[in-house]
Amino acid sequence: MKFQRPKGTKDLFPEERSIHNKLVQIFQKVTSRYNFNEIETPAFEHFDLLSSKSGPELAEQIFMLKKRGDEEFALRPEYTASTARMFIDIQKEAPKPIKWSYSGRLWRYEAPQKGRLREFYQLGVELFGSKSPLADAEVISVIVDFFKELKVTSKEVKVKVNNRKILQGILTEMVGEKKLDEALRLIDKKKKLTKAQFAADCELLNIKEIIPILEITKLEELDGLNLNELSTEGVEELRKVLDFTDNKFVEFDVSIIRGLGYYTGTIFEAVDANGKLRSLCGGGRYDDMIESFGGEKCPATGMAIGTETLTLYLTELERLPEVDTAPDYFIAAISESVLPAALKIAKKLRKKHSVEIEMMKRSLGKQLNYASAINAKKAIIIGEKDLAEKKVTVRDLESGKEEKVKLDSF
RNA sequence: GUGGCCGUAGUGUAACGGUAACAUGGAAGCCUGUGGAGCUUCAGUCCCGGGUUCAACUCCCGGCGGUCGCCCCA
Repeated sequence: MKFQRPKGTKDLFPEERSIHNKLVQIFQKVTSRYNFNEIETPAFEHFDLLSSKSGPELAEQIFMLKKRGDEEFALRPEYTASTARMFIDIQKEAPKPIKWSYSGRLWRYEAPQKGRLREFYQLGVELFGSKSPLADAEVISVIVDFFKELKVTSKEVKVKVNNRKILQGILTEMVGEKKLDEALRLIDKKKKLTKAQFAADCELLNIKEIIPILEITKLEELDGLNLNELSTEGVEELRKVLDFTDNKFVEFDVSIIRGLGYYTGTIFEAVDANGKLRSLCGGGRYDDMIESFGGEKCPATGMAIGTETLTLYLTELERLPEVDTAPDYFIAAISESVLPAALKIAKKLRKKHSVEIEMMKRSLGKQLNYASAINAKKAIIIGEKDLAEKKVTVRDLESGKEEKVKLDSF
């Protein structure tokens, strides 16, 4: 019986896992500079927690666990709900703001496609307690610094920022609150439609005045419009976010909507310059969630980076972090009688180095062949003749140069 | 949820309505203390189920999986 990997999952072999670890490590380095402290949440939660902030369509995509008694559990499809739950536990006594980071696996029951799996990995941060645009800017700066640390340039990746309030204000004036979601959904789809189709759909919804507004690329151009209070507030917040972040990487994009989720103000996503891949990360402000989860009203902002698309893009850019899974030493034992001596040397070397020892009883030729196949840097050849003189041979596997080394020098 | 394409040793490929081969990788020998080459040997394959047929890896249907889209994307 041969088993197949479950749909939408991925096995990581040492090289891939090692690259992944490096990405996580770099992320942790960046977040700790901003004093985001790492947390972890359960991989599964009560279904109600995970589904409460989403519509029926998203609830469909939650991985359910088999029902136990009356309790319904599901695998987390994101971190935000869990961290919000966690935050509420300590909300009263904790000094604000609270800044947390995380990295871990998430699950969504969806059809896999490029950059999207059923089990995937996200790196993220959440910031609770500050309503200042500075908080959003700090979250965005983590993204920018992370890309810089990966040697990705502002020509290759952009963080596109918008503020929910701007379009919300404008569209509410045009169509009222009832049709707001529908209008936002259409604008979110704009890139996938032709100009004519989009214009026709706008006509249907009675929002064709929005078309020229969506062409705007500079924040100042919005100032000329006669905006309502909500929109003006959004513009002011956005202006500050842009002021506080790296203007090479971060730019205003009025068409960024980010679904119809829980976002209330600043929203952003990082995209590859060609726009070929799905977004590299996303986030924004969600000032209503804590209260709706039973906490006291509290502003919050955060973001998450998916490693799948990131890895695809870094591969394309040939900018994957370098990793080395090869051992420093391979210990070749010519006969079984030298194994005790071989193990002694291995034990000493392993205090500082990665060491592999022969365990296949192969001929010396085969052993060296293997050592070079796994890219070992040096081989230590242990045989009875040398051992009688308390020596071993150390061979540099790249140059082929050898020297006799005394046993007690290890 | 849905559409297109795809599914043969670990990997990459080939052939064929009569149960499969080549390359590479693996183990081993030539070579009982010196690798990356060569030669030789060994192990290893038709995704699963049903149908058609004397006979199915091959044709048909379904499933599973891969891949790229659509819906959606917290």
